Amino acid sequence: MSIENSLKNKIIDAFKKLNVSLSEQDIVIENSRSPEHGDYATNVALKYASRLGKKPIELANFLKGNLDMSEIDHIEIAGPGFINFFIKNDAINSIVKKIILEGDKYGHGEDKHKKINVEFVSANPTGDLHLGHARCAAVGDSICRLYEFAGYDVTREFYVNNAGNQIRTLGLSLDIRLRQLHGEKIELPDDSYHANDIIDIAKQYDKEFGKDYKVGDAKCLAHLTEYGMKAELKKIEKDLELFRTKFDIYSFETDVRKDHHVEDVLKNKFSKYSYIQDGATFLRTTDFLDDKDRAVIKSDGSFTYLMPDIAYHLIKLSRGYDQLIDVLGADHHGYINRMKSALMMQGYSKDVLEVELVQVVRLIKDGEEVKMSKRTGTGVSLRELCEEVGVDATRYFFVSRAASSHLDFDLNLASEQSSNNPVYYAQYAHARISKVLETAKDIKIDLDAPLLKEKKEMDLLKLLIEFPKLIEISAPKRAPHMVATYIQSLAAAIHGFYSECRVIDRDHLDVTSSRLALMKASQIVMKNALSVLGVSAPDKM
RNA sequence: GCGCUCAUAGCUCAGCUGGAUAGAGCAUCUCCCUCCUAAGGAGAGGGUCGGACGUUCGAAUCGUCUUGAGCGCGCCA
Repeated sequence: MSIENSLKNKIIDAFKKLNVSLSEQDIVIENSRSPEHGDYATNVALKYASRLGKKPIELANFLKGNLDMSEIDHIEIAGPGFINFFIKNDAINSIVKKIILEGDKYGHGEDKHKKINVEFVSANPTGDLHLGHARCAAVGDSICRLYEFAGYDVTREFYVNNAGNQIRTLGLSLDIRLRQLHGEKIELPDDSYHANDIIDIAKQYDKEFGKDYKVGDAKCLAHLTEYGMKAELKKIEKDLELFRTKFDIYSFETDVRKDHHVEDVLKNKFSKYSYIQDGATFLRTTDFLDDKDRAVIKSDGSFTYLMPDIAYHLIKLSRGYDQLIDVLGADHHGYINRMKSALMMQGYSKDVLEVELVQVVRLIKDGEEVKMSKRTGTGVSLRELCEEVGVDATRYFFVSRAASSHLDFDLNLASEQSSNNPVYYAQYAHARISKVLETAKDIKIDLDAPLLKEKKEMDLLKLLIEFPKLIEISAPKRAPHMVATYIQSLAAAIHGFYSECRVIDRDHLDVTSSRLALMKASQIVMKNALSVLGVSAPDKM
């Protein structure tokens, strides 16, 4: 049991003597910020005093006198009625052994028996992944890793919108590029895709099928379009893999339309909520969360994007997930309530789908914003980012801030291999430990680490203790940036300890053994934390 | 006009279910390698937490109003 839970139980027991029964959720134990407030503090006396007709100080003193004191060195009452706990060193030191024994499982949550589907990136296969996709990939994948580490069962899913206008545009762009290759004097229209990769694909296609291509032939165009879509998707997949992001399932909009009879879904499941106006079919989403009813069939008889998307979400739910999560660019926020409304029409709770909005990224180079555009081909792609600043730094930068925050991605800072770069700061802490452990590999490590008592040692220990709680809190919030923040303070604590406390001292092997254990434990936690973000933990730098 | 997201140090941002003196990095300024990686450490300066009111013993955090920014409000996806 963690020290925190142990304290809670002691408090619960003490309250029983007042005939008050509390549960763990009723009690807040927090890490004290300043040392004079002890190691942990609670506000229970402030919170429950008035309910018991007592003064907070009075209640605090009663609790102090009625607590089981094992693990506790002493207790102080402070301020308006805070109870500050000063924990015995050996109770704190015991975390070292636990961490070393658990290894890469330390911090891993218990099995939650919850199946979660996370859909992210879901870029149209019409070109390279750009900056926005890159952040979505980093955030989405880190959310998945965080959920997994916290004990959830996660499926990563990519939805390929391959039935809409954008694919048509892709086909037409390829068609024109192909004809240009054949010497035709023809201009690429403004609303086509101008990126160079379209030319590359056209060239490739030309090599394989060029001589059979008939301009104006619908079948040829369809073949070219399909070829282009597959080529684009393959590139996307490859880039994502480079970015350490692998999807379990790729779902295609064409399959949703073909295999799942979207018409029938609409007719059988949504007739109660649909109506026809001006020749188009609308869904009465305003009965639920939406501020406007949404068209699902256009007056020309074709579906809007929404209806297949609804069908797709129902398909996902039918696979038995407890929770669907969509990671979307912030400009899609208008979409949330219509999808939730549609799911509610089928009796689902509005919370069955959670949407994580990812704010835009500004790329900054030499103090100026680098504009990007997929269409003109001048933009910075995920692949270029990985090549220029590396996967570790890119991933770390994207998740180091809350997804809801706008992010300035400083290209100079991210690619800088120096102390200024927070990624290297953290990785360096890990590498330093590796070196120390390597140098001292002949010295026995004392798992009980009884001789840790310096301030820097205690600061580090307390951070190590916090890690499992951090995972439990940040996972349901889908907040990998909390892990990034933690990593920074952990790295600072490691560096601080390293500078102040000489680890290897062959004249004092008992202290050395304790400190080596602390190093080992710190290394494990740093590595586990970095892996939640998909960032490597190098042994050498 | 309606809705969503946001507003914290010069800049970029943390701040967990409300807690005791609001934190970090960058930038600026001081110090510290005969010693395990100086890609490091110690320290200084820098704040009306956009504003107002309210709830509370207690508010950056919760509520209402207000100001400003970004985005969305298609029979596009």
